[in-house]
Amino acid sequence: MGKELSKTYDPQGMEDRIYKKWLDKKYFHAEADESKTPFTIVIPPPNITGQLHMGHALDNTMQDILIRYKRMQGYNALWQPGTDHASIATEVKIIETLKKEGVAKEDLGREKFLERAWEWKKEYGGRIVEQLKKLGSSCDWERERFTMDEGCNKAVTEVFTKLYDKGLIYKGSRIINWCPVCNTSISDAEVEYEEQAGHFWHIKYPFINEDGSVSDKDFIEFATTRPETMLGDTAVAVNPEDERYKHLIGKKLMLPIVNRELPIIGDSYVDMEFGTGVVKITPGHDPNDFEVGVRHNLPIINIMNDDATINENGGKFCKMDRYEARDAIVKELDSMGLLVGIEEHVHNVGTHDRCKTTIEPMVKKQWFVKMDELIKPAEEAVKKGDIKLIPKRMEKTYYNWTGNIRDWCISRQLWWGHRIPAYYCDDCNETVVAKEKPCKCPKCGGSSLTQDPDTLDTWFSSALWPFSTLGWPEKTRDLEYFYPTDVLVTGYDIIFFWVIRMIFSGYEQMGEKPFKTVLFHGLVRDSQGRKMSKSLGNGIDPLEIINDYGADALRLTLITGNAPGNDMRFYYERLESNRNFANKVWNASRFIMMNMEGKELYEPKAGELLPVDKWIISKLNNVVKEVTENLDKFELGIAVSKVYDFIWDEFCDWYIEMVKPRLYNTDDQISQNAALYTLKTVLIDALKLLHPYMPFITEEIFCTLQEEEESIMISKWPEYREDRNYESDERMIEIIKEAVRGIRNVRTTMNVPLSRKAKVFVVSENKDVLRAFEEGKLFFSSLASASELIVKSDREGIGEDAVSVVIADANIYIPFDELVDIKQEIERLKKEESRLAGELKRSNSMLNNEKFLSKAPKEKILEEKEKLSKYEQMMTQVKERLSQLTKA
RNA sequence: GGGAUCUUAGCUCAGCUGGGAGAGCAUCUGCCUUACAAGCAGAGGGUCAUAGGUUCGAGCCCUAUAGGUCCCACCA
Repeated sequence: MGKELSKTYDPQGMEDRIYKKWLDKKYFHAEADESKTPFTIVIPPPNITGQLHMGHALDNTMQDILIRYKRMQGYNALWQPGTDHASIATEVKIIETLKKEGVAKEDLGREKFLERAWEWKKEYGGRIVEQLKKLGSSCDWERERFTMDEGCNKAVTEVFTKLYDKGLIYKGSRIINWCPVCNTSISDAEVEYEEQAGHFWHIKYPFINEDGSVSDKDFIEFATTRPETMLGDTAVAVNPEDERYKHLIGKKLMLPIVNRELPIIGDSYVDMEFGTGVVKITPGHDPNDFEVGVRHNLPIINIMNDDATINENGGKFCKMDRYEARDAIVKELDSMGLLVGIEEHVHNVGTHDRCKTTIEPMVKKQWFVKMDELIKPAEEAVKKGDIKLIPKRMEKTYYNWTGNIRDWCISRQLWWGHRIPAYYCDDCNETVVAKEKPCKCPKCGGSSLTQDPDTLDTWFSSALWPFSTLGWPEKTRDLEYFYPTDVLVTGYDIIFFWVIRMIFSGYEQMGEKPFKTVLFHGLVRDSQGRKMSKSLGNGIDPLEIINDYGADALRLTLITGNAPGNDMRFYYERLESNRNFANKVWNASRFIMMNMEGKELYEPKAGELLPVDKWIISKLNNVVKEVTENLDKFELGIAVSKVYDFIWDEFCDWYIEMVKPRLYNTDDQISQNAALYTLKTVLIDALKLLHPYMPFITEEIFCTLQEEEESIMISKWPEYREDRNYESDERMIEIIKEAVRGIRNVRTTMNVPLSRKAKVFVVSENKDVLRAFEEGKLFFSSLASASELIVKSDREGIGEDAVSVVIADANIYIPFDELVDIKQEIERLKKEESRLAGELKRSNSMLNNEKFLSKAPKEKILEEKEKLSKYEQMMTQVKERLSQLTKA
């Protein structure tokens, strides 16, 4: 044994060294190999603009745990990494940097701008990847991809042209969400509704009389939250069922200021109960009004420029900002006597999720994906259980979207992204969608074609990620072998943006699901439950945490103490306690290695293992079974807490302590070897169980403990073995633990210092129990400060004034000589008596209940009977003891 | 308006298909026992939100109520 562990656990330095070793050894790399079963995870590609935050840390820890677990189980585990170009986020970043130089995007021009963007990507795109490595992520970095690399670009063009040819992508004038700051359209999913205090302006429009004159006494009144849109009004609507108004349908109104004739139309969209039951219709700037307009063939008037100032259709308000125009229009209506009143009103305003600007609905020519057919197999897949969502409740959220899907607006007026492969003939305006720019127009033969300037929604390429990263559209061996992937791990917040779109894209392009299971996690919040955000400044930097506490402690903290899919709060206290756990593992290992120093261990021969050795082996065996089951059910937190408890409670606090006397006794080499061998083998398996969660510390210990081993990450995952089940030994050791606990308890209540040793008598009629204590004699001096343990079948010769501890199968007496306070002892026993009386009452009432006896399962009844007899036995002992004491 | 979810110890949360309430931190009491004070041993602390129901049996299943969080819809 040449190497040893440093005196204290210090993750710093160790982690980088180990990660480098893994990389050098290429342990993360996976190759298609038909002799092995693949297990594949594709990473949710982080944005190249991103910095590692706690959400990433959680997401990637979960993936790494699954990958490492499966790899150890012998699967050909591939964790496919990569990054996302994040079109809008990146474009905004570049514009910001340009702004500092005093340059506008348009001044630079498209080509130069893209050059800058690529430079930016080169410089910062790798940052997050390096940060993921700090976390211990075992991604196959040789396969790192980028959503705008050659292969992904090809996939995007392929999908676009295919969908276009099938009629599933179309270009059309529809009402879309426009961000006046980012100057682009956005999809419905990118709109975030925010409750805002606003106003309800009550306004009236005058009727046009039969003779064509504008009435000065007949008006129709309604309310609006956005009076400026009146500039684009092309009708006023009432509900055709509405008795108050239905006779007015067909009549004409005069739109004030603009002086446009408006028809009164009837449409069931109008809610009779709400407001005055009259709605002004602005098809150009309201999605609902747009629908009404389509039904009634109303003209669409766009009153705004792209920056949300009023355009020439707004007459004298032209060039005013939308809010400026609002004030001006209200003022003018008021002066005309058409403003009836103003009311406070709280309403939801759609904002752009990225920049929080209030979006402006506008009618524009954009590209859309037709969703109604595409979504069907995606919905089916989850319904049939072909794709499993964990936790299951996410299915409802999923159906909520699939059931109400609208066509997906995919074109963006941005430069950074996949440019739409559509070309327009400069001569005849024909549209050609093709993978390559055509040489001439197929319609008129003109040779001058211009590509559509728009780019695609960033999620268009991420939707293809599970197969584009494996080589699609080429029919690669990787694709054949690793697809469909096994698990997708992601936050529930992007189920609509990403998960659903990957699913329908997988079925459409591959004819097969992209993954079998989706494992959702929640948000990591601060200790007060708030979202971590830049503006609040409450974000906790994972890299700082890794630096101070180690990646292992961070990983454990993120995985434990919360249910799947729930949000969690980040607490330094928990981080610290997990760091302490790492320290515990470290020191226990150090202790074992110290004792192994200079010894040649051999596998104990039959009969050489003592009951306590078999007990811990048996315990471990069960933990192996349970942890494996939990992991297979994706119960990551439950699994590791079992390992945690096993290592700390059973292994460190009991087994190591119980075994110490044997380690220090050089007279019995056989027993010493058995103990050391057990210590070592149990530790190794425990480390393996822990490795997916705490990869660094387990690797360091594993390799120091056995220099012949190369790495724990390629070692074999422990398996449950029937021959390692020692039930009777387990039972006996549990009795001894109970006795030790009882003695300790009595000692503290009686204030007996550890230094004062005392004799301990064990009296039992059960031969097995007596033998167990006989064999366990050694434990009692170190664990219970016993000077001597005397095992007897009767209580003869034990002083009347001894303190007694009653456990199920034995009576334990401790004669403390002069310090026993009989009164206190009676008190203590009486407390015990009343506790037992309660138990007996409960147990008896159950067993006397005929319905329980007739309906409960047999095992339950048997179990209860055993409990009853145990308590009865203990009660007799306590009563006996009490009567002795009260007599004396 | 629709839906999800939560309410368990002082705090933060576990509690898998119903069968005697758990953890970490905090608190209190002893211990520097030669792996670990980032530790060891012991203790206190809960009508599992409320009210009903199903059941031999409910923290867990059902219904209603109250309060919190979130998502979707968008009534102008």
